[in-house]
Amino acid sequence: MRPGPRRSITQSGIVTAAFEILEQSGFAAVSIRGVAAALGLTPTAMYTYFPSKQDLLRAMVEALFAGVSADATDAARMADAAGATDATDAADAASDEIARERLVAAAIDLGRRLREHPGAVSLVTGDGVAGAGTVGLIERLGQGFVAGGLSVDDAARAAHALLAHTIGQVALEQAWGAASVDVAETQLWSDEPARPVAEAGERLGLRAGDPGEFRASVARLVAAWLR
Amino acid sequence: MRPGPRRSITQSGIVTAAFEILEQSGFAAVSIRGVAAALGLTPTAMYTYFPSKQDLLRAMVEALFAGVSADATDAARMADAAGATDATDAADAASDEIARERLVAAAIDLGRRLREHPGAVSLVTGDGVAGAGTVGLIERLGQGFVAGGLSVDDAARAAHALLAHTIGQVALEQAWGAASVDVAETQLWSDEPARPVAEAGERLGLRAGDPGEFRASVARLVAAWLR
DNA sequence: ACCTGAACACCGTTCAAGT
DNA sequence: ACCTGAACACCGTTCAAGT
Repeated sequence: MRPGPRRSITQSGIVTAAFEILEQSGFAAVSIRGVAAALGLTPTAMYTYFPSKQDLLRAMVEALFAGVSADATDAARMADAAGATDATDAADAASDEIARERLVAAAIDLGRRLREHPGAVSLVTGDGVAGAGTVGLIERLGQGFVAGGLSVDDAARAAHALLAHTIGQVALEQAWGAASVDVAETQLWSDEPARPVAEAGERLGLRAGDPGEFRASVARLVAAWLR
Repeated sequence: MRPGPRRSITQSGIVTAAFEILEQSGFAAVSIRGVAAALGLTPTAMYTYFPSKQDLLRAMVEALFAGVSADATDAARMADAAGATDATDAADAASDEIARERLVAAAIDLGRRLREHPGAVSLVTGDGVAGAGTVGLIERLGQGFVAGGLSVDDAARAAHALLAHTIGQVALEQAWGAASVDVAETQLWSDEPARPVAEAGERLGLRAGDPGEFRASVARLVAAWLR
């Protein structure tokens, strides 16, 4: 056997430990010192594996994005089950439908991953955290749009829009946080709500990230690009 | 005169000082200690005005969002100049066009504000930073969609989508940061780019936040909801 | 009400030194 | 190459005390 590192610690092991801390204690708790302690290391030893904290965060974003696949076999199966008619001409429509479902499923998967760990949005919206993993995700989403019939340029636009939309939606949910802002500051002299739209948003669960509403908004965005 | 505070410092004065630091040194530099020093105060004195750092950040978000108006007289003027025909029947189409332009202008204005200060995205995507200002912005955007003919519920959905889209777009731009990721890791044995969509995104300026592309994506989203 | 000074429990990062 | 220990220049927040 080759002489491995003195201790059985790897970059990906550190990333895994960092995700555990993120999940349990939030973004602010993801510190060089904290991760080192969780691994039984001295803070300075961390710099053997990552030259800076930003590089660790970047690696975490890479890992988070790498898992989002735009090939959703489930979605394809759903589209099949939904049942293309026996007409051979329906092939195009069916493949469009599959492309649509794959893209929606990818965005929902990404949303789920971001909501999984508290503060993962802060991770993803950090300065200069995008890397090869982000490039790969955009490529996969874009290929989905190409499969839906878009040109490469439009697919790039659509992929960026879908990614931004998903990150923004979850970011907005987290921005509301636990703090329940009083939207219902209805005037006493009136039965009309002072802020009807904002109240509707709260009632519909847009703030809290209602899954059905999220899916619908993603589907609308995808449709806006594919048609 | 009433006996004012011992020193001429107000909450909004602190917020202003905090924005100056944000603009000059980025989000990480916006600290209780740093803002206090800029005002000639002791860090502990800050707690007279804001009970915690999060409250200061919340106040900053409020200020940032409060300035985004969905009534764009400029946009209305543009629509007028663009020239409704003399037919009286064109009134509806013209007012739809005005609503559309107002909404696009509001999103562009928000995008501009977010890009103005480095790290403003981190500010806005923070945990629990949304407050009355966010409610107000959603209400104004929503009213724009109502003016475009949407129901209150759909207007709420559209307003949330537009806000999320805008924040997400700028967040994505910042995530790329100065670090230029090599998309062009083209294989030597082939003329075909390895990641055609990602390369297209870079070429089109989607990463860097090209203004024309940003406007187009916002316009597409608005149109997807208004039609 | 507004402010200071000292203190507590944290940060990221560097540097010299050990194996 | 991998790791430790000490140190530097920071954090947010609390507490007792002053006016």
